[in-house]
Amino acid sequence: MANRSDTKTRILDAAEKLFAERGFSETSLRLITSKAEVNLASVNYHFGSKKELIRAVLARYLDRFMPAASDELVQLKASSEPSLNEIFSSLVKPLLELNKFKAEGTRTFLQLLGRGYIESQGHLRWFITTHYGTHLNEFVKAVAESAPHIPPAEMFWRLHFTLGTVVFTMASADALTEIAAADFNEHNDIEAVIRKVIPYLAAGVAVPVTSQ
Amino acid sequence: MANRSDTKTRILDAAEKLFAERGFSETSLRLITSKAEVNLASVNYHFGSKKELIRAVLARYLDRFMPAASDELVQLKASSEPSLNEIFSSLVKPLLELNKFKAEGTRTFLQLLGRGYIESQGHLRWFITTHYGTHLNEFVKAVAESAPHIPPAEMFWRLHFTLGTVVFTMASADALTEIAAADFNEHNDIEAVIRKVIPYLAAGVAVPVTSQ
DNA sequence: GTTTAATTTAAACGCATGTTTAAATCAGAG
DNA sequence: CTCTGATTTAAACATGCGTTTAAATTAAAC
Repeated sequence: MANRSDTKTRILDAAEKLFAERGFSETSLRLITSKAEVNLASVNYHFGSKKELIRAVLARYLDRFMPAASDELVQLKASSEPSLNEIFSSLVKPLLELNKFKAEGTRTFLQLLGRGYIESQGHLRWFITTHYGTHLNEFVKAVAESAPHIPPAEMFWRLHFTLGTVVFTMASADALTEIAAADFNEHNDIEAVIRKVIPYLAAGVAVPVTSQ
Repeated sequence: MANRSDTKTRILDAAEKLFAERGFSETSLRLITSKAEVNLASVNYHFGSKKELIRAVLARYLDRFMPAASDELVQLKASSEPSLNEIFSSLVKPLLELNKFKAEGTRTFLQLLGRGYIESQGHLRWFITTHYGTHLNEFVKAVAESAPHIPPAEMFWRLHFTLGTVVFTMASADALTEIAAADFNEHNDIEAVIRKVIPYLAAGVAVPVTSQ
């Protein structure tokens, strides 16, 4: 194949689709390069290793999403004391903006995040927290302030429950939307799923702590 | 190594621990057989294949848990119209009973379920639904009856959100309890985590559907 | 004790993986 | 055109995987 300056992009595009669909370790470099119509060795030439390719795929989305999400949050807090629903909902626009960057960008990004948290051998978790930890902390702080009746330790657990919901839902979003279409004739796109999950999460995070 | 009639059990014990910790496809038969101190080929001799070993590992827990959970549910519905909280709470006793069968049995079982749910290449989903589908349907039906204001399609999604929460929480329960102990001086066992998550789940599942 | 079936063992098979190599090809500068 | 550095290419490498094989060993029946 002739020299082509977009080899890196072709690899990233093919990789992100396959990673989102089947997970990282279940996707071989040979499958990626055959879909991208590039040579097998070009992955190692351009990215060094499979791990670095995974990070590059995620970074392409995180570099767009994280600053946008932070901006939305700043804007939201400037005008009012936002509710939990508003805080979660402030993520919707930055998420949907990813569809302008790439077709199915929102779904791909969320699925990649889910795969990353589930499969994480540590290198991804480290990569995300060291590169985007500041943005994450801002978000956690805003959530805590919006539900002051929840003690910090309880909030810690509930935010991780929330993370679990999001991650699992997105990792299996394709299968679930298929089942929903077959069983209930409900045809959901990724935005519909996002808008379904937000009230569920907000209710759980804010529910009063029972002593019992 | 001498002939030993408990080879099957040694394999199951080693396999369930490793499967729960690292997932199915990330756990090789060579790792299992070395931890179990049995010959590599004995897995194929006793179980036929890796897939059948996975099913056998899960069946050992499901055969205990599912009937017990069904019994609890029948008992609960006999005396009253149970609330969502009561229905979820009815699972606690069957779950904790698994600790009598094996040390850390509850945690292992929940982690295995989580791994099976994400990694599922179909054979596990098929195995669970064909062998334990009746029990699952009873539970789903009870949940739906306790929240009649939630349409079936919405309930489908919320139950999967719930599954995601449980599965992710249990998969990372070790790390989370450690962090909670360090940051908040909270010392939780698996039962404490289960009792924290139930109100969160019940609130999310039952929250009224907003039209917006 | 001998025979028979079940089990364990070491070795190999076939295949897929990520990575590396060295030659071939390309694009741009002089 | 010629040279140079970047890129692409085909091939091989080393490793790990699930599985199979055939011989060795064990336990039980007679």
